[in-house]
Amino acid sequence: MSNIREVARLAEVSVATVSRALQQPELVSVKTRNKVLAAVKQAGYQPNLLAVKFRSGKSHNLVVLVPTVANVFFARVISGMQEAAQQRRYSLLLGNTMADDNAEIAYARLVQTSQADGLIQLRAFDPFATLDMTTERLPMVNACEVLDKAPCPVVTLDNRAAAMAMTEHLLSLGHRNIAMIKGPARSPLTRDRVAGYRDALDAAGVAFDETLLCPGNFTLQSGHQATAQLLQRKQRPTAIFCENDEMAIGALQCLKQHGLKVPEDISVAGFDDISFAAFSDPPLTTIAQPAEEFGRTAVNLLIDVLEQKLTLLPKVILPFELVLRGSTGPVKMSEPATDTPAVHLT
Amino acid sequence: MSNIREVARLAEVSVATVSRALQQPELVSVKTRNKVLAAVKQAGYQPNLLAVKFRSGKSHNLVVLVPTVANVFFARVISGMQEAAQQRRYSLLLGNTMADDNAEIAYARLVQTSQADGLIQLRAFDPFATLDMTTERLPMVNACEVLDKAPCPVVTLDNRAAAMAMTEHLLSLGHRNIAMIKGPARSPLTRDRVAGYRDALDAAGVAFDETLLCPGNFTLQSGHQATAQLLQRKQRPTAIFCENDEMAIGALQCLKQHGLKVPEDISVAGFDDISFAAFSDPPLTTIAQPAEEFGRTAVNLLIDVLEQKLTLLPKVILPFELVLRGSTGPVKMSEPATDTPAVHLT
DNA sequence: AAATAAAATGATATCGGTTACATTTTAGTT
DNA sequence: AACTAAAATGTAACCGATATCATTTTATTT
Repeated sequence: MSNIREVARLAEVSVATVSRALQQPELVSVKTRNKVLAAVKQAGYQPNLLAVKFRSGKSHNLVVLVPTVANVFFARVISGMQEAAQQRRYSLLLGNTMADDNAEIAYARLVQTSQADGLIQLRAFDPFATLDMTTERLPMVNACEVLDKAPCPVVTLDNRAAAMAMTEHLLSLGHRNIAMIKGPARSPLTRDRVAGYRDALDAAGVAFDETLLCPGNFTLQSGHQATAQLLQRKQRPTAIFCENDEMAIGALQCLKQHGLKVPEDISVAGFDDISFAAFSDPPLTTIAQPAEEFGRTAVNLLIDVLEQKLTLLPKVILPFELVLRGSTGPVKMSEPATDTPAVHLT
Repeated sequence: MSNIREVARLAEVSVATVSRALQQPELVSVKTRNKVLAAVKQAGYQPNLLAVKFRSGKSHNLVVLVPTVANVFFARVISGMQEAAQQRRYSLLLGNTMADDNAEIAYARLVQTSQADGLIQLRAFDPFATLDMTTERLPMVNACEVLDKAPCPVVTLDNRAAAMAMTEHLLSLGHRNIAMIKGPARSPLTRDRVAGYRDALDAAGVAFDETLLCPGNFTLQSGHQATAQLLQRKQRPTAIFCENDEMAIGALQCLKQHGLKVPEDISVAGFDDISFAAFSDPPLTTIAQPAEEFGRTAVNLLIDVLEQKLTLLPKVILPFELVLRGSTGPVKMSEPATDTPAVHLT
């Protein structure tokens, strides 16, 4: 590959002039500039940006830690990141970490070693916290699932309010026996959504029943499995609120296999509004999150930090939307029959 | 950030010794090595890998051009790439190109400018072809949808045979009126799968009907739309073979909305075997592709090329598998009734 | 103890750009 | 024509590591 010296030789000027002709053309006479451009063309010269980055100390790369790229919601987030990064001329280094702390720490080292300028974390874990830092904190933005006391800008959604809104919706349909298929127990996301669920129950004067909370891991399979468990209860719930759409779709299948009709026999709600949610049978009632916007905002915030356009620590809260589709409906009047005398219904 | 000179100063040795103590410890005396390691620790030294990369001329980055990261199949491919790249200590630079030639060419420049060592292309387009190359070809691997005459290693699947296998399956169930929802017309993938479909029809002596081919774009929506069109035909098909699972799931929804039962009234088949395929209603008969393996293989091939472990141009063909689920079934005997006299059925 | 080989360490060029500073050329003024 | 300011260009240091080659130190042999 030809370098700047080669071009300088061809154009019969100094390397500094070549550099200037390309970077600040106004500093170079038209005649020289043309000579240089001709030489660039002749040599097929492409500046070695690795050298530029090294010299400038800026890699113009951002590391993104994604728990699972194969998750549809995160795929949308990444899509938004891509868009914003490209616009601002940064590249994304993708880290598929399977939510493994050590894998994330390994990726965080890319920032420490100047291979990336900053990091976007989509999980409530601070990979820099454990790196023995003699210097100040490295640039980071935390999005989607955020740390309670994040030492960095944050992009999130009011998960508690969203879960409350969904639960209120189910309550308004007459449901009183509402199960929830959660995510991993330690996750703040799970905690907040359970809290919102509880808020709604409390406000409606419905007793909270811990045993209605079923653990899942955000996959179709886990939604199916958890639902199967719920159906073994002597009094089965009249509605299942899943913490994401994948689990809700898993739940739908399980219910179908048990011969239950949704929403006639049981209502199902999801969270995220992935594309498949509108195409399930029945289409899924869910909470829509602006996934791409999460990505765009996170990238823009991080670059703002890097370019010093930001001093304080912003906390961006994106809006959610309750999307009503066919998977939720009024509770069946005969429902409590299993363990309630029919006389109550009169 | 502290650098190697700082460490050398602290350890009271030369920078060369520091470098050696870290890279080839066996060349340095134990005493000196310990002094250096202590200094490294004291200074919180992390080698600037941007400098290392610059010096070595190798970025250890790979560009991946993905038509749509939000596509479930590609998400799995990326997942596999990640895994392989991490193992071999490379990073992935992700380019979400929306199948736009110019966007891909822009990303290809990352390789030209030494920011990445090679490129993986998941589409039948050669972004290097248009770059005026004075030098030899830049390292590239083409996977999933491949160029007919790819000037590089290739990872693919026998799409023609796979489509033929699925069509044969449908034929064996008695279907003679089989529609196909295709991908974009220009794609070799589409061409090969249509060819395989036709192979099977020909072998069975069933006439090929061009009007049964319906264009789609691999999204849920397009599957839905195309199906709606097919249902307007005076003689509606008894089976629909979709070129990917998303479109098949879109088709399922459309059929449901029209009050048609799958597979009793009409059979539906997909391609890819994404996770949702097993959870649709009914579960989707499809062609399983080893998506993660595509990613892993592509990355390993590219790195082999980069590390000169490869001279010839390999063409890896991964296996597919026909996965039979509930969305395909025998053709209804009364089906041809719409435009065939009942007398034929006796 | 001297000679020699082997091991350890140091000085420095190098990668390919950018940029501060020095120098030369051109344009403008009297 | 002489002088000055401005514009254009050149020289060389620099970014942080690696690696070659030279030099010094240590170990081994006689």
